Amino acid sequence: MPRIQGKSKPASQRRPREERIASIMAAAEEEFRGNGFEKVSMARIAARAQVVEGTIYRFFDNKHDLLTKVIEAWYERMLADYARELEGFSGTRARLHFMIWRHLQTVWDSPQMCRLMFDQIRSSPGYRDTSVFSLNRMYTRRTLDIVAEGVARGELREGLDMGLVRDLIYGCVEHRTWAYLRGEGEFDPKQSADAIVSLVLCGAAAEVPGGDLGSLTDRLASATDQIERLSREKAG
Amino acid sequence: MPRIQGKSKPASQRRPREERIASIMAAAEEEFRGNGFEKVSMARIAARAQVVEGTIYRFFDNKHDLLTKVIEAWYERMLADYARELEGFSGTRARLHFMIWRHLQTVWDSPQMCRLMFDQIRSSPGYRDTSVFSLNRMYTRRTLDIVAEGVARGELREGLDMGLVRDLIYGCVEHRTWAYLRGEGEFDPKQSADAIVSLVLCGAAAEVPGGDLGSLTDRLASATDQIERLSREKAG
DNA sequence: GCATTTAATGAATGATACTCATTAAATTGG
DNA sequence: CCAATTTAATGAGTATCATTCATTAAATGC
Repeated sequence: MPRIQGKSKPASQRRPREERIASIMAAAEEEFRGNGFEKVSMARIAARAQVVEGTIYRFFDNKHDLLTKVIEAWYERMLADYARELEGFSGTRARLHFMIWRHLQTVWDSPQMCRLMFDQIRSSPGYRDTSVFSLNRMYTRRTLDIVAEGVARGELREGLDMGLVRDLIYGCVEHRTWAYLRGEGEFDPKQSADAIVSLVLCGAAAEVPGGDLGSLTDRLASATDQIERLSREKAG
Repeated sequence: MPRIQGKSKPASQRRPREERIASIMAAAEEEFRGNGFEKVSMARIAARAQVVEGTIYRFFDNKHDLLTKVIEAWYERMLADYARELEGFSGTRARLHFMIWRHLQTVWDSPQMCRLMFDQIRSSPGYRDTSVFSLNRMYTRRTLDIVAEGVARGELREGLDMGLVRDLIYGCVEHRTWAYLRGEGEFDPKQSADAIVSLVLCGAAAEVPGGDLGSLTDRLASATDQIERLSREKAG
């Protein structure tokens, strides 16, 4: 069908590209933050950014792409300092604790953004191509580096399935923050981090820190045997 | 505006209520299973059920309600036998293993249904009013009963935060099945269940599983006494 | 067998993501 | 500095759906 178009108004003014993108993303972030993904219409975002709907599509492929870019920007801003902050901690437990606490604290600070990320970004088909994905990989890689280092130092058990340890930690974190993310509960980042580290470590840590309880038990048993024999000999 | 309606065809035939609901739900399940929530239109479901769109709304409030009822039915069918199957296992470890394995196996058997449940049902506002929610509560309650029993028997550490143990187990399970659910990886339910139980238990279990650290301590104390006596006698 | 209730119909409605012909502002190049 | 060309912005469409409702006939009650 032929498309008969009416008159179109002039392109009133032309703001610089970067400024325009920034204002669209700012408007989108505010809207998405406050109302979630589905409830927000492109018309609202356009109105808030003082732009017409069509203009958004010049810079973003579609609504989901817009959200993805918004979340990416937020995530990059946030993760920027993590690596440096981590430097301040030494020891497997302290470093693991920091990673877990930092994660929990982020959820606590920005539940709406995290929810968008969990519900909309992370389970979308193109997720693996987003920068959020690679940032997340970096982040969990860092966690597993700490675990590997712990193993090397003898603080953690050998032969740990790294993938499973990652699933254990971040799965636990996610479930712990579940209710809070949905406005149905609270949690304390510090307290939760303590508890999670303890629970995970007692699984991951070698039974007796720095040692092998198995062989120790063997030595102790044999030593005791000898002492008892000596004692009996003395008495006998 | 007044609504001027054209002619409407007769209500050709009237199938029994239950049969009609069943055919709608069956059609919806097939469609949702194969195409996810958003991609499926009510028109397609109606066509497959040999019903007109409006008819669906006589039995279901809206598209999401239809999905919820479909998932509820599936979930009820599935969980029906769990309690009985669990009876076959005794011992904390074996029973926990069964619960985790059963969960993993379900995901493995019906990834599409699980995905719908995770993405669409579990994070919807009305989730707490669904029967899926109460069934899930029952299910995790059962898991925590096993943990509590383990504590009572002295097999698991005292003072465990039950909520955290639940988050640890089910969070880990969910993350482990993440890729598989999205068609991006595999996992072995049995193997994963073994690994998860081990990792979780070594955290939750008393330091030496089943072993008698107590009697070892007793022997050590008495041996020390003897050493000291020997030492004194030798010196004296 | 007539009157009333209830189920089924399918055509409207409204919301909304996304497109595109039109127009004017920038930019280029002579 | 001005004409030709490129590019951005516009807003009126279009397409797709979930959802509604006046209409009609089948059941049911009397």
